[in-house]
Amino acid sequence: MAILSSQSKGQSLHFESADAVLSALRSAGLRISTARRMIVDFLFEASGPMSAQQIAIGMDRTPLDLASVYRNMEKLEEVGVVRHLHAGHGPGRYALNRSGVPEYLTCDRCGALEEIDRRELDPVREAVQERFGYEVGFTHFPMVGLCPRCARG
Amino acid sequence: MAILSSQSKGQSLHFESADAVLSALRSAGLRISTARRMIVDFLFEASGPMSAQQIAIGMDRTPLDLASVYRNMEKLEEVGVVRHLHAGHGPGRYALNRSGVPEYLTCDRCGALEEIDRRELDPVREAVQERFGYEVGFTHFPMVGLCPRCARG
DNA sequence: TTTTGTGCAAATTGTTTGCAACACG
DNA sequence: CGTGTTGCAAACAATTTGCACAAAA
Repeated sequence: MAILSSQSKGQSLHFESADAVLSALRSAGLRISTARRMIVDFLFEASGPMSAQQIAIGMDRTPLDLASVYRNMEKLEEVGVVRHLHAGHGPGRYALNRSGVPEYLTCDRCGALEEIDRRELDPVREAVQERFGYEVGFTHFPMVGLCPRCARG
Repeated sequence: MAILSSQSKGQSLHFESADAVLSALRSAGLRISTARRMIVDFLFEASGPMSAQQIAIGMDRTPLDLASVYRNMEKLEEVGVVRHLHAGHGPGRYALNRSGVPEYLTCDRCGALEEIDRRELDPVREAVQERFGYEVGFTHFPMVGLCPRCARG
């Protein structure tokens, strides 16, 4: 169970290219399979966090087996290259772990996922901490609500 | 294991007795089956929101079938008697719908669920609304984090 | 007796695991 | 070549659905 404050193993990860990620994997002792390479490429070009399903069918040739996707995500996450989150209903979504720890807001109706600079939510985090003693974060479980557009329609 | 660390005694209940709930069901056109009666009784005595599994095995005699639990919850929710929430990982949890709309904080490690007066989180809601335009709430998807105890140990 | 509700089995979705074949290093 | 990886099938957990039978009203 991934805990919010446990990004301990992440050295400051700032990957500018798929190759940079791959060499990070190599030096972490993981092999560079073609599946792995394609996953990293895909995540690099992805518009945001992606479900295992989306990753599986996002490959160039034949879809990757879902089991392989999940196993790869687990490995990549252990190594600190990938991160996942649960945005409301629906499947988990995986993303490359770029510099900084983004937090999110998500829309329960349309599934929109808005990335937010961690500092923007510091006041919220601190207010909750002081008032209730809970250490909350919005990286692994974003706040859920209605996005501006859905709030009207 | 889920601990409700907040009391709700001062708050007026929408329903003050199982009988009140049952007559509400009756006037909504639902029949009062023994299963339904037992579910309502169980939820009335429950310490907090309960999973379908917990409800199923919480019956006096033989456990209720899970399908029946889910179908009942759906009906009861349609009628406004029940509400459910998703607290981090794990199954949904169902509770009687009392007056006022409680919000929650939940611990990702121990599963604790802390009920919070809606007003306490108004500042958070408003800050997010003003800054991002999102209308967030913590009733259906509580904020997730570490409770004070888990934050240390 | 009409209609709703129930148990049981099976389907669905998201995710994990066992295992033999395969391929990176 | 040896071990990490893969695909496939099966197992799981949470939830939903189809159906014949039981039971409220």
